[in-house]
Amino acid sequence: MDGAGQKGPARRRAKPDAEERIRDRNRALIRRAATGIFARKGFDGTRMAEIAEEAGLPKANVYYYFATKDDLYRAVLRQVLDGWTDALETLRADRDPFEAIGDYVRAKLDYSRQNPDESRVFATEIVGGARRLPPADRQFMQEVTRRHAVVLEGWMEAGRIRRLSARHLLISIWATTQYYSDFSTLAADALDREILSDRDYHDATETYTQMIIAGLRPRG
Amino acid sequence: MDGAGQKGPARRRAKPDAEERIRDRNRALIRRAATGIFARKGFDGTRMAEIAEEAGLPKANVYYYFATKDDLYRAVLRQVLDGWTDALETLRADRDPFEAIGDYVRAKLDYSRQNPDESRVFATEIVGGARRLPPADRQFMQEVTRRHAVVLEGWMEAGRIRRLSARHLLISIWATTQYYSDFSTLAADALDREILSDRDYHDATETYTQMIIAGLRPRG
DNA sequence: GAAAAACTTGACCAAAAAGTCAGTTTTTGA
DNA sequence: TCAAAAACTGACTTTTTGGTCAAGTTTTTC
Repeated sequence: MDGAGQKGPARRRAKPDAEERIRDRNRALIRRAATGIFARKGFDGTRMAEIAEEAGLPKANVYYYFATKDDLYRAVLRQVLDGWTDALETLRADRDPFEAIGDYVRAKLDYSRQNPDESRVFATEIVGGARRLPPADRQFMQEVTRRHAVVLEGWMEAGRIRRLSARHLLISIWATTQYYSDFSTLAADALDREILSDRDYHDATETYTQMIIAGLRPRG
Repeated sequence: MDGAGQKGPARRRAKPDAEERIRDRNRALIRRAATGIFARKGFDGTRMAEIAEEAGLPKANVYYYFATKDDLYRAVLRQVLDGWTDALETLRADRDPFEAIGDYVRAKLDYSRQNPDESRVFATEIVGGARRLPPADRQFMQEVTRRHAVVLEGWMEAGRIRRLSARHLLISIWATTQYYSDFSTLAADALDREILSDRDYHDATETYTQMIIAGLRPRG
């Protein structure tokens, strides 16, 4: 799922497993280092030399694994999407809507919390107009949205939740859950904290799920 | 409210009005040009030469009005806060909670929509850790939050809206309203649009206010 | 065990971009 | 009308930084 378009210096032959670990290990190492720096400084604010240093490798070695800064950046973005995919399996038509939505909110909040840097790189990219996000990745997200909307609409049809725009509802959920990690500085300020605690995340989940669930009860 | 700490090359004498228009006009011109570019490219991605070109001035002239890129950037950030202040007067204790909250959501959504670039510069700054946002500006936001929280809590005390965390509720409102402008690319994708229309903003407002108002009705 | 592939790295380069400055023109106040 | 203040500007400098390269070392393959 990694370098779909990697032209990289060498094409590795198919090999069962244990081999060719070096490449994967180093690419991951570099990507992790890059994620933190991109998150704080943005694409243009990030220097390849700093990523190299953070990864403990010479800069030229970084270039051996990622042909350009852009390549590396896209690899980071891609990783975010892969991470999100997992967090999305809770919204299933066969579940109780309120339980499913509660779990969904929790899962998204958890994921964002566990991976704040990835989430931020992505956020900055979107705010800036998604100029560097590959079209395929955008389409992937659209597809995911569509699927979720269908599930929500199913519940509405069946009268199990209030009838309103499924897509706007999804947007509100994303917005709120992302906010706590992407804008944690602001959220912390709003809560009069230095930094958000477990407790704050818990309260966020409670407050929001309560509100959304009450707001979605049918017949109002 | 502009250059609180402007050391600028010249200190203008007090003069009733019409005079010294040049300075103000040019500073505003530059700031506007800068806002759009900062919004798309971020602080480090923005070149002073491009701002100058966009403003139709030579680069050296831009430096005549803003000593450094950082200065200019902070002026843009400050402008956002000033803009928000106005949009915040709807949440008043003496109003009907549901009307007031509905108006608040509408006002925020409107403001973000009318000034998407400013909003984005601010968002990127926060996501990156607010490293360049002057402490005074952060405190200003905290103060605003506190005041709003007090109003909401008053309504809860009085049993007029459901009792939950006022601050988390505010965060959810901000998050959702900001999303439509800051992340409009993603929102448009989610709604299967090229670009968000009046109609989409209207639907956003309706969906969200309906949900939040239903969610806040006392006794559930 | 040797050829080939994969990996590593210090030194280098060209372009970009923030910021400077000295000198010119315009505006202002009396 | 004129001197001083403000506004303007072309040309220059300095630093930073993405990216290259050629020469080496290690690992894999047969």
